[in-house]
Amino acid sequence: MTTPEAPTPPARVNPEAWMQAVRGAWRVGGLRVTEPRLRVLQTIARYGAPFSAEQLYDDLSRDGGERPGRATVYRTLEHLHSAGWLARIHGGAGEAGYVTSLPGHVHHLVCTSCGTVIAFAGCALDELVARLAAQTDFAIEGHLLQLYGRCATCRKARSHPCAD
Amino acid sequence: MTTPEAPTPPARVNPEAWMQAVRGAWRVGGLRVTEPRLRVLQTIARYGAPFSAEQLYDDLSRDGGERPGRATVYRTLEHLHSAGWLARIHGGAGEAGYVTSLPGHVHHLVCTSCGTVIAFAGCALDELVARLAAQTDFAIEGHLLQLYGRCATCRKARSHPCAD
DNA sequence: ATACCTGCAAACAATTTGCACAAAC
DNA sequence: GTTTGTGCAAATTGTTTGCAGGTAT
Repeated sequence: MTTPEAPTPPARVNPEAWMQAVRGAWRVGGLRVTEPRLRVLQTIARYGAPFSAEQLYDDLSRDGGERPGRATVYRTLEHLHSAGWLARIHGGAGEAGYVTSLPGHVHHLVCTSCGTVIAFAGCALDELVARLAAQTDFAIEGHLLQLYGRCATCRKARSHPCAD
Repeated sequence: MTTPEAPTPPARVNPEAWMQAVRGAWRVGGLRVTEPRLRVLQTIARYGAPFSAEQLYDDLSRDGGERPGRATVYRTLEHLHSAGWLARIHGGAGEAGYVTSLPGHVHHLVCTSCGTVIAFAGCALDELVARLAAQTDFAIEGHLLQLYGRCATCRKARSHPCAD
């Protein structure tokens, strides 16, 4: 009981599954599944590291075909983020950026070298929260937790990033 | 041993002590203690909640006397932040902002109602880190942890913030 | 005296908005 | 056919930079 089991094992988000899940959520939520939005989704799904809105917009230009306008890109990011399909990473490798995520209480472990992100649940902060609540008389309601380190691949290759 | 003791108890940063400490650090570090910088320091010390660069610049105008230029404000913030005298808060009450802090490994508990910030050490993440390292083969080197909740004052006054 | 610091104003970067037109249900 | 989404371009907002002159040590 000192080491709670994680409900799901730490893992990268599967891009294909993620896209399907988002499309499903859009349908159910009454959001229209349009070409521009799908393009955004597809380009996001290809990232292996945190990305910025700016970068996404630029990359969409390069992916051939018509690229969605800035407004659409920003608005789609907004949807995805507020619904929990994207999480924000602060510090670490991607100094600040979005990563694909799944709705719910999840945290992220980021490789500071290549930007690979592993999602995990089970943050085991209960004792800390209880102690702080007692010491400070706060009613603690939430938290932000992100871990940084170097993934196996990046550690083996002394300094060659493993992401492309 | 299941509940490690915090090296120092959770507490607000004392504005006076903070200002003195920063001045000392500036001296020792060879940074000049100038009027504009002192004004910035003083205005920051008065905040009881996370603040933004923008807000600081505006407030400096109102504090009477000559206010430092934008460049000075931003450059001073940069110094203070990189030396650990300011920490960044993400999410919670101050959607994003700086708070006075002390150099070293510290985390923050933020009141989502009034923005009061409590600093604490002893994040008790060792077990979690060990588990994740084993499961993911990452070498985990650092983390970001911030907690959000409502302070005693804000909880008592159903919805009246306790900060001014 | 001589670094270092400051203010200004312009450059830059990032994000938001209004609105006419187009597409989805 | 109505509602929702899109693209554009301009407006905002936030931050950085170059440089001539000023100031702390």
